[in-house]
Parts: sequence; C-alpha cells; structure tokens
Amino acid sequence: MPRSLFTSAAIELIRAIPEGKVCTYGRIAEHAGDPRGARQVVRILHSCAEKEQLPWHRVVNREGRIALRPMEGYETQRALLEHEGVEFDELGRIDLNRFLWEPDADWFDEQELGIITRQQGSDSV
DNA sequence: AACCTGACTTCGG
DNA sequence: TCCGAAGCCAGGT
Repeated sequence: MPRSLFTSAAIELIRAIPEGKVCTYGRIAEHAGDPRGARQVVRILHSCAEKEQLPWHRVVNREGRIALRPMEGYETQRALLEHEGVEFDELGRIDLNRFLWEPDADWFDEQELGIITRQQGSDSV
C-alpha cells in the first residue's frame, strides 16, 4: 500500500458507497480507523477524487447537508445526488435515516480490514 | 524544506 | 444550547 492504511481504507469506503446513498466524512473516517479523521477525508477527496474516480458527491456532512457552498460545487453535487434518487428537504438536508450508507461486516471481511471494529449506532428511527 | 490549509467533527467551558 | 479550540495529516505553496 503506497498510502497509509487509513487513506487506503477511506478510499475503498468512499468507492463502496452505492448509488442513491450517501455517507458522512466522520463515518468514513471512523470506519477507516480514525474517529477524528474527518478532515483527512476532505483531503482525500481533494487530492484523489478524480484520480481514483471516487463518487465524491456521495459524501456529505453529519447534518446531511452538502458541504460545498453555492457556486462552488454545491449545485453540481446536489444534481448528481438527485439524479440518483437522493431527496433533499426544504432546508437542503438529506434524511440520513433513509439515505445514509454504512458498510456491514461482510464488506469489511471482503476488504480484509479486520482491524476495524464496527460500531452499531442504532438510534430511534 | 518548512508552513498553511481544508467539501469536518468532537469536546469542553 | 451555543461557541471557540483542538484533533488530524498529506498535498500544495
């Protein structure tokens, strides 16, 4: 692995987000092994989103909102997501209870990233 | 080769 | 509940 394990894991996680679903910077970082590494996910998107052909538009912040500002990519990202069936409310938020994607145990097993401990945050629905 | 920065998140006061 | 500060670190300058 040329890059750090964290970076490699994060890239695979982002790449694994299916169409019509989203994930947050924090969750990706957490699943990649660093609960506080949200900003690194940002870096990764900046540096390798295009190079690695990552579905960068499927990454949003913890509030279910697009982090990019209007005229700086917001419209593009929103259009891509809506095209996949992701819905936004009047406040521009995505209902994470419906659209948040998280890898399951099988996924980790396939990736051979057993060092990662899953966390089940089943909240009230 | 240092220093700065970022499409974030969490924690403590 | 709200706000400032810390945490994290690789790529760009």
